[in-house]
Amino acid sequence: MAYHIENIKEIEEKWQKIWHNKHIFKATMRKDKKKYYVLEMFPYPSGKIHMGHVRNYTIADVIARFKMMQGFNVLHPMGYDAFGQPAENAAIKRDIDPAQWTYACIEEMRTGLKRMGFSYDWGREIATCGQEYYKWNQWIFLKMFEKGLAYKKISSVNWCPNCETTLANEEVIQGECWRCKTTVVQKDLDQWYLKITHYNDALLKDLTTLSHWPSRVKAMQENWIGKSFGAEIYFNVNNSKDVITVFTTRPDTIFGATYVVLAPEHPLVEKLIKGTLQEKTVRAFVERTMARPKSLRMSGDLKKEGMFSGAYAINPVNKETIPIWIADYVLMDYGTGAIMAVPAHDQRDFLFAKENNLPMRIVIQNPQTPNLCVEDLQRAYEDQGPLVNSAQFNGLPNEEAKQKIAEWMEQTTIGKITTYWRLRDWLISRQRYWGTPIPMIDCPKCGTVPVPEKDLPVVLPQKIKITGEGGSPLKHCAEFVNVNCPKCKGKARRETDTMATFFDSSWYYLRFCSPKDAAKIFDKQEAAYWMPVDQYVGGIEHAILHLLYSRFFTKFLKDIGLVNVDEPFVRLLTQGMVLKNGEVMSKSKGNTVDPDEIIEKYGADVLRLFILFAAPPEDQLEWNDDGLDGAWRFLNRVSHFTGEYNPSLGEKLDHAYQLTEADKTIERERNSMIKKISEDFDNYKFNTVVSNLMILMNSADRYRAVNQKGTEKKILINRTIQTIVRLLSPIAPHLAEELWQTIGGKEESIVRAAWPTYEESALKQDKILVVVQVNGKLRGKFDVSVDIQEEELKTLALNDAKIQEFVQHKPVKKFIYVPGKLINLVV
RNA sequence: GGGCAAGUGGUGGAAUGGCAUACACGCAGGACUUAAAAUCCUGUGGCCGUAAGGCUGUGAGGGUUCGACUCCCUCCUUGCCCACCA
Repeated sequence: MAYHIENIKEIEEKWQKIWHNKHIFKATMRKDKKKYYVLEMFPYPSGKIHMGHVRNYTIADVIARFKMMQGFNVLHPMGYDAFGQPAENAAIKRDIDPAQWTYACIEEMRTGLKRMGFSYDWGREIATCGQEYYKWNQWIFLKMFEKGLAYKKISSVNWCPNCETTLANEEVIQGECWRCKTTVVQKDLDQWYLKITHYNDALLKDLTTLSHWPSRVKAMQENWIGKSFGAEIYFNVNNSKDVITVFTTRPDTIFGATYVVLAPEHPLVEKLIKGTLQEKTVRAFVERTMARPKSLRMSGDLKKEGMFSGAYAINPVNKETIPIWIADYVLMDYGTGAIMAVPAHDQRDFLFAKENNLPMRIVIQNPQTPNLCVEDLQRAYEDQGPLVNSAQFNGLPNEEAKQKIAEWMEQTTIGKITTYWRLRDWLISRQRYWGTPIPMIDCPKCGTVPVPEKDLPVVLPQKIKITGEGGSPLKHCAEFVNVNCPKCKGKARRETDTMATFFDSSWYYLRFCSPKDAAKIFDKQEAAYWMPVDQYVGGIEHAILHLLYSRFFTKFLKDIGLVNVDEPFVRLLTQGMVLKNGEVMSKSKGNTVDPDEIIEKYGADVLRLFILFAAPPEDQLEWNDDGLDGAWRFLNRVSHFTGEYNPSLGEKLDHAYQLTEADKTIERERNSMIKKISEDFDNYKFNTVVSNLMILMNSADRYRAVNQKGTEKKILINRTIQTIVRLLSPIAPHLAEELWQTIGGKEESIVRAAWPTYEESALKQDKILVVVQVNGKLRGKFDVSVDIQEEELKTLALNDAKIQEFVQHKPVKKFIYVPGKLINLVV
């Protein structure tokens, strides 16, 4: 059937229906077949799908269909990450139920996905906001609580006093609440944490096993986990029994420590300033600093502010009395919340010391400019060099001194070699409605009591008034809050915070293995068969949080015996963004292109083909309407060419038939393209898959135009058509199905047809093109027999008039011969 | 400040040590048509030349090599991520 603008919709809808009715993509565990699990990061259902989704899911779909045709048992599921703030915001703004809003969005999204013809096993669709899903969030939470990996801690968070809710760092705009513009403050709240730091080492170490992950994602995770080697050093407070423990990665500079700095939140601060002259001013400074939102305080090149505490400490290596300062540039949540300041060798300390007239001492000499003195320093010297002013360590290269001094401090008990991690435990409490209720009960007698497993799920109540004010909406829902304590049966209150939505997405890939299981979180056998995910496809924006949390959950679930893999995702592909006019497509910029409109005009296959052709999957993609026409033209050419198929002839040649030159050429190109294209599919180079298909199509057209007639030619055209249609099918599946059927494909779907194979013998050429260079410059080309000898070729080249012109009787110093490719005469 | 990625025609891009610009878009010319659309054919990096042809050319500079878009060094630009991390 011809592929015309009038019937694209008809063809695409027809095949989508057939795929659905015949359960073409239904995945079942089969021990006799090799499995392949393809997964894309499931979407947040905000309404229509956008181009970013289209690109992400098209890439994954091509991989899934390619693997299916190669005979793998493919699992390719889809679902919705359906809890989260946008639903709540919609509820506040438009006074509709978040559940109703979310399910309407899911409906819209599903329609969009189906129109793209993706090969999902729709029987496995999940939505995280359904209680049959979030019940298992609660179950995991209880398991973690049991193992001591979920715990409650008071911590300081961004708080909007007007909205009475916590705010994520991203919701604080220049120190103000993004919604009501009230100044945001820091507030101590009792919050639930997950002890991801329990897996510090494993999360870091196992990154090295992920050889099919992009190195930048691994680098980002490594950075985020942030392991640093160094030492803890104990500074006694002068005239006191208190000790300040500092952490440093530069124990080699300890002799240059001229003051100590504490974070304003440091527990010793209050004790140190008590009764001093500056008590009041320092306390005011501390309170002022702590009231500032963390995001603001941590932002870059803010001027460092600090004050002298009035107290002194003793540098343990030289017994010097040095002042203790309190400054905002020291953070309580890294290291010990206290530092030794070495202004001569740390730029931040240098600036702070200059500002506050604090002493400096050089302890590392610059080998380029020896005899450097403090007065000459324009900035801190942070490079390598030998130690000076460092007692018995003088002269030692500082890199070596790091270890030596740390060991010496450990021996003399003034310090300890330690490792610090940047990774913090994960705060999951949210004072929000649209999320999974944390299954805990606060009992005045028994304390914090977990909800018994048999009482799960703790159902999120429906029809709650959400105003965006007055704190957590669940707090005002009496029938939810009031509960009997599971232990003492007395009156108690439920936890009203819900879980951060990253919790939901940290294990959904496991639920996909047996999504309908009502009795268990997932079936162990199914998970053992399908896991790990062989190919994960998604955006780079999840490089850290989502991927790290998922790795954490997998490790935990392995520890409790539910899965048998250490890592959830074997391969990771991060697709590039879709740009228009050089900018990321976004609603706020108003430069979006609606996939629906493109499908309406050209069909899904054209959209799929264009998006794959326009750029390699990992690169940014510049949207170009004209490119669509090119994709459209190509599919039309394939479609028209298929009209040449002659069903009465098949594909087998009479073996008595002698192939002509033209016959050999088309056969060689067909076979070599099967090879090339299959390799490109394997390496996810879909843009060159498309261009190679175009080249094969061009060759086929040229072959057909050659003035040569007969059955044999038609048979070879039949072969070529069969090949093109199958190679094209992962990319343009609707058209391929339609064409496959018209050319006599017997399978119920082309995904059941075998992937084309090639014959090595057909790739051989009789004649090859050899390039001739003189001194590395291209001077000629020879069409020669494939088995020409080196000497023969040399003579041929030297006798060529044009080559002689460049050689000009100069002696040939060197003769380079690359068999089958090139010769280079060096004169 | 640290880390990572990238830089090739008018445009998207191809080539990972061996013919730079495949494939496509765009543009120009032509065929078909009363005309248009569609389709098909031809041309298309820059400079010199009527032409044959020559020179030059992959962000800049240097190096390795018979030969470099590709490998090494220095620098520039852009993008992304992290960051008062001790």
